[in-house]
Amino acid sequence: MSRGFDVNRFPAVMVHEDQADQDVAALSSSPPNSATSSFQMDFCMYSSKGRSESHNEADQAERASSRASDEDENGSARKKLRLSKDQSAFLEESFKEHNTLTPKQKLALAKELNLRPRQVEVWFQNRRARTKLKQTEVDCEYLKRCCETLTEENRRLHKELQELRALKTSNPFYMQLPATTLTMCPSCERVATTSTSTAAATTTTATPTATAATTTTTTNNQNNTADPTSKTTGLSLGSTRPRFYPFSHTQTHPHQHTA
DNA sequence: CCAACCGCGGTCATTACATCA
DNA sequence: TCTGATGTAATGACCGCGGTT
Repeated sequence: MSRGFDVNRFPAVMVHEDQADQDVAALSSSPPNSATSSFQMDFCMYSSKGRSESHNEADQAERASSRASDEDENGSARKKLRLSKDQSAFLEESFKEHNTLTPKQKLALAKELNLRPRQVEVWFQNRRARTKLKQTEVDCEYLKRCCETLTEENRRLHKELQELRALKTSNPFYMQLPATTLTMCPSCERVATTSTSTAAATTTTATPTATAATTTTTTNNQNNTADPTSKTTGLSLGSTRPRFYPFSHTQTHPHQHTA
């Protein structure tokens, strides 16, 4: 990403920095190229060292300067400074450990990286926001796929319904068979079928022999197309269909449903 | 109630990189 | 092949708002 030159090293950058930073940097006890840390050698030009160690003082000063307008004394627009790879990597590591900072951590990080505390703060804010955004996009994609699955399921069921209605009108004899109702297992929310003469549902079956099959058939919510009985049993017309949970990945069934 | 602080969402500005004529 | 214009993604910085202390 950072190619050729590091903006942070440009002397011109200093023009943008508040004068207080430069003053205290000049008084810093650590020499510019001491490189006591592997992360310090790259960005000593951009030091905010020498700030008060008091959180309140530091933060107040920070706030006073950083929350102010982005124009400096010269009235020039804000300049964007690119962090070095090392700085970014270090911040990333810190972010993995804790995605928010205490004032103490902020100051420590800023000192370690030779950045202003405000920069560290902003970096973490942006990092949180963009992480969240990314996660939202992932969730969105997932929901989109779920929606497509449900749409397909809906289309398939409509088609099945039409076929069965056509069958019903062309062969009304089967309507005299006992109606079939569905009951749902409250624990697993799968459906077991029962035959009842009192059921008012306008349920029918595709074939006379399928009636027997309906008494033991269970419906797998997510594997309807794979269910060998799903096409032939013709269950559930006029009955409550088990709810489809896109977020449920339960595939196994702990017990047998019987009529 | 007020002020200071903090996080977040939204936005802008700048930079690095890719593409293309 | 080189080069400048243009588009785009990434990212540093800021503002304003609302919640908390």
